[in-house]
Amino acid sequence: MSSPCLSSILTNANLTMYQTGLPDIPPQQLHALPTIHTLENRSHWYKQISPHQWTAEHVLEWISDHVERTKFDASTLSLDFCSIDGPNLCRMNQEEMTAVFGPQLGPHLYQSLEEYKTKYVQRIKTFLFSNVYDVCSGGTFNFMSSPESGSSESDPEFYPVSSEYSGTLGLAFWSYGTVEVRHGKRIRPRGRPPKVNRGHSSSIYDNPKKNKHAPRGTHLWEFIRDILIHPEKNQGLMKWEDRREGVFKFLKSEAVAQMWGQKKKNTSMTYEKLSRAMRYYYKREILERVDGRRLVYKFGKNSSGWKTEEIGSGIGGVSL
DNA sequence: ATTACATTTCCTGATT
DNA sequence: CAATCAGGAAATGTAA
Repeated sequence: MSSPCLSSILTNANLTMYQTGLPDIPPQQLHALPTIHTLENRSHWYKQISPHQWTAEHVLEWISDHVERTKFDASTLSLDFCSIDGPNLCRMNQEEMTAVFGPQLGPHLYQSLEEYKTKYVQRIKTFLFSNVYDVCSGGTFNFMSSPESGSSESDPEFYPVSSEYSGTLGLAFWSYGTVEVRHGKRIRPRGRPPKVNRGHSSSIYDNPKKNKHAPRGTHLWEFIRDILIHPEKNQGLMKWEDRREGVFKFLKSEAVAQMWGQKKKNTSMTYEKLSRAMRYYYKREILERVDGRRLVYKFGKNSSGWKTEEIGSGIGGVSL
């Protein structure tokens, strides 16, 4: 019945916390974070906690949720999965998942589980971001990138924004799996740090070498670009007007809009709305204006990944 | 909690 | 006339 301490929660989320001279955050201060002990009586509450904490019953509830939603015929399932609990479930890879749940439901469940894991990590991030500072008696902290980078605060290569923002920046490094909490002297500026001077000074956000796993391109212009450069997946939706210059045209505008909507889980997407987003790209020079020609656009200097050379040499696109 | 960013939504008016 | 293009303004969702 003991409440989990912060480090155990981080462990559940596959995160590690390095501490320098700080006590762990008292368990009673962690009430804002739902745990297995606080949500027992709600239905579907498994959604609130880490899949690593699910019991066999919660796994069952999760599965039946999916069976219901996908109208899958559950009678064809073997009953092997009845005894799988959270930790074991999380240990399964896609193949094992498919072996147990079949080729239709398996991959579905696998993807769903990944989403729940990610969601939980996000939840912890948000929790810590809003609570850690207050929890430890008025102290302020800086989240640092890694234990070994001693004076990283003064390293402009590493920290592209003012050091006041090191707290927030450090959180960005959570994707690397580690975070260090240590005493800081400054007041944390509130809110998201503004985007810094793009251009010559390098940044973890725009340097693909340092930003090892940059977030996968989810932007509209990248979506459009990917349709264009994958003719096999492109069922006559778009075509190049001038491959070299990056001029392209929508052939089935509404169909593309529907696909975009599908990607963003938005069934009401239309070309009308998609095109408004496209027009916003002119100012940012991701697209260039092509006037007089309906449904025709042109990639601008702030877009990338569409030139034949770029594709060949495997250079990743810069996401803005 | 608070902010930045990238759309999304809606709309009025102009063109094709 | 229908489909697009142009942007302004405000709303939204998500991530930092």
